[in-house]
Amino acid sequence: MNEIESSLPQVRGPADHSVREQIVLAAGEHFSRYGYDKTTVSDLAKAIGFSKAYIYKFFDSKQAIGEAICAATLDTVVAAVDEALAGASTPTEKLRILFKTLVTTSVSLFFNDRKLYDIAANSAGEGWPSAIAYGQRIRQTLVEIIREGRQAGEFERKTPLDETVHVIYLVMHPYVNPLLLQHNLDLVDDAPTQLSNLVLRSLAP
Amino acid sequence: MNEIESSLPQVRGPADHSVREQIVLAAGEHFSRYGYDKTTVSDLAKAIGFSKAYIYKFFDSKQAIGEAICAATLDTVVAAVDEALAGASTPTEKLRILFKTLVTTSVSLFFNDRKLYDIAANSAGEGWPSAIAYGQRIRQTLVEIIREGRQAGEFERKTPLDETVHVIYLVMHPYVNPLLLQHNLDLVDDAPTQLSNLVLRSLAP
DNA sequence: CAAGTGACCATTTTAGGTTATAGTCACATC
DNA sequence: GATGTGACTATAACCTAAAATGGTCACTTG
Repeated sequence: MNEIESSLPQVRGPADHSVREQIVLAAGEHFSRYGYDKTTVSDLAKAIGFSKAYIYKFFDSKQAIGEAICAATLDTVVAAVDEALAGASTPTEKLRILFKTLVTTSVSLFFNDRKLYDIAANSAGEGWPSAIAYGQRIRQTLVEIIREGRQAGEFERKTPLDETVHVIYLVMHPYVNPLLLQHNLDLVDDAPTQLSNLVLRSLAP
Repeated sequence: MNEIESSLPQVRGPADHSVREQIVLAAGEHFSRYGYDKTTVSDLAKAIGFSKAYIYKFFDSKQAIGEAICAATLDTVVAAVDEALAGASTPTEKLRILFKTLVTTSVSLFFNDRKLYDIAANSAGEGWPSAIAYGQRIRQTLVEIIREGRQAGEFERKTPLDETVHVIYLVMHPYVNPLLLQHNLDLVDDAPTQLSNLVLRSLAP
């Protein structure tokens, strides 16, 4: 299970190199424990026994390392969603599970790995590639569910697929985007269910 | 048109007093020009020709003054919505106009009176009464529209009214709440229309 | 008693000099 | 050429003491 390189951050030097992996590994631990800001590039260098300058042979910037970690973090959310979806049968059920799992996994990340969550939130706020890629993957999952639901005759087929997906994503957006989600924690228990109901009603053929 | 006292902030002394109005007036100008933080209570006192201590005969705290200004600011949004709704005929149209006017007015506030907008955003983030009251007024407007639409046979009647209103408010929330809205500025052109369509489809009888 | 304030305190905010950090580069070693 | 680094700079983060601010209260004044 390679959860790291989903959206390539700006890399330098050989893309596949043991030192790069060491950097990412050390960054994962340090960022999670001390946070992005309180971790210095020198800290990471020291942790893997190299000089700070050598880090820059593999990453463009500290932010690029942050992107890698952020992408890996968001990948775990996507992985949780994919796993939950595997156990679902109908497209209707899948849509509910997608929404619910996305939120519960993100919220659990918020409470259990706050430092990593903060990186993701910042990433979303700044429009980093890792956050954009995350959004696109959720959208893609949505595309597949809707398409399947249309083929199964469960969902209406008049509206263009893109449009349907776009508006559903719009509904989910405040809960997909970590920056927004943290301001909606008081809604997290009911919103996925209720909004799924709303969306499904609007999808009725 | 009294736009000031919609949700009573913690007040002191006579609720109706020329000095209170002077304070609110001066605060409106100062907060709008210099921002909440950069305006000191002494500034307000100086502006109306009294001592700082006298201010506290009328307001519990600086925040209470901020609440008053925030309430007035949000009242202008509600007023714009009410005015726009007056020109609408069907409940369907009203729902669209409610959403659209709310967003455009808020966004215009964001760009034209940023300092006041920031107070509103902060208010929403901290759960100040002024922000809560604002949300409740939007909800109430929603209740009236849905009720009217149900009576007119335009909207379905099976779901409990509260539930329907709640979920629609949930959809609108990221655009009602100033704190969230400012992170959704790139969506404001399309979201109201598209989400209104979604909601209306789900309301079909 | 209503209107109004100067003096006061605890807590923030600010200003600035100092340190720490991100990022580069010329150079060394193998 | 691949691996690796110490020394360097510009900028950002971090102090800390002084100033400013929110808020109170005993006290005038009419």
